[in-house]
Amino acid sequence: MPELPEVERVRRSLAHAMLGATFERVTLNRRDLRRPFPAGFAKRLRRQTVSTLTRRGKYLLADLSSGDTLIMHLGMSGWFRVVPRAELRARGRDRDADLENRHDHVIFAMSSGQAVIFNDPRRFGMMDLVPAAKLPEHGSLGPMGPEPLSRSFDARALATRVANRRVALKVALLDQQVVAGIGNIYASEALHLARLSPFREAATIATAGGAPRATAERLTAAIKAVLRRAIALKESERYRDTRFRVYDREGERCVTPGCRGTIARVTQAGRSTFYCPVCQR
DNA sequence: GCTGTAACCTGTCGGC
DNA sequence: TGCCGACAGGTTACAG
Repeated sequence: MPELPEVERVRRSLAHAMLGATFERVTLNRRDLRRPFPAGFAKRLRRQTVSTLTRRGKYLLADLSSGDTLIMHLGMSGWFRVVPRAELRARGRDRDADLENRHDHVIFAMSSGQAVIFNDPRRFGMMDLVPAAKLPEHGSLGPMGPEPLSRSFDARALATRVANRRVALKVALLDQQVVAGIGNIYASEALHLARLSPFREAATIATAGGAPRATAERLTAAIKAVLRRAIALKESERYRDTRFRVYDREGERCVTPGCRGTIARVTQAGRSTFYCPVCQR
């Protein structure tokens, strides 16, 4: 499930194929993903050069020579792979490959000699193309909260955004307008590292005036720590070793030093929350 | 305005 | 072995 660390890894893996390269051919194998592709999507991309490839929350953003920005979201099951264009042509004649790749919805043939392929079985992903100047008005990107690994994200920023929010803290962390890029896994992980209950009212980490309490400091530090660790693991190709603190560990012993609790699982806002009932308060 | 819920979608897994 | 239902989760629309 792509959250910020996974999207960041995808961004880095696409850079060598896309950065400074031109879209020579764009193939859409269907008319929509979660939403229809914008009108003239393939035509508007053709012959455009990618000047920057950045990430905002869980979104990938490619700035183009036309002044447009290509917005890409992986949704639940989306991923990109990069293959040499020659290999793509060979596989195009292979029936087994057709079956295997039946969820390849978008193919970018780049001037770098690479083909960038978007595969998304559940089709919760999306792509959009908007003028860069209109990004602040974009429905999803505009109101998005701060980048959790940026300097602008600190305890005060977090406290300000959850002040007056009566929802559970875990649910608030999933709100991309509170902090960008956190999903179900890292919300549980950060709360466990900060030893904060996922059920506590979000506003309790701030004073009535919106100033941060010590709990906001702990949570901010924990969010940064779990995300940095995940990015480092993926970067070092040790991501298969990723062992979450609580996620998907129901019934196992809590890893907090000195805690004898057992990881529990509940449903909040339709999502699984994993936590330790003993050390998370 | 805020909150909770359902829907979108398909691969996987457990139960029968 | 094969079928069926439950479940996973990011985002959005809608209802309360």
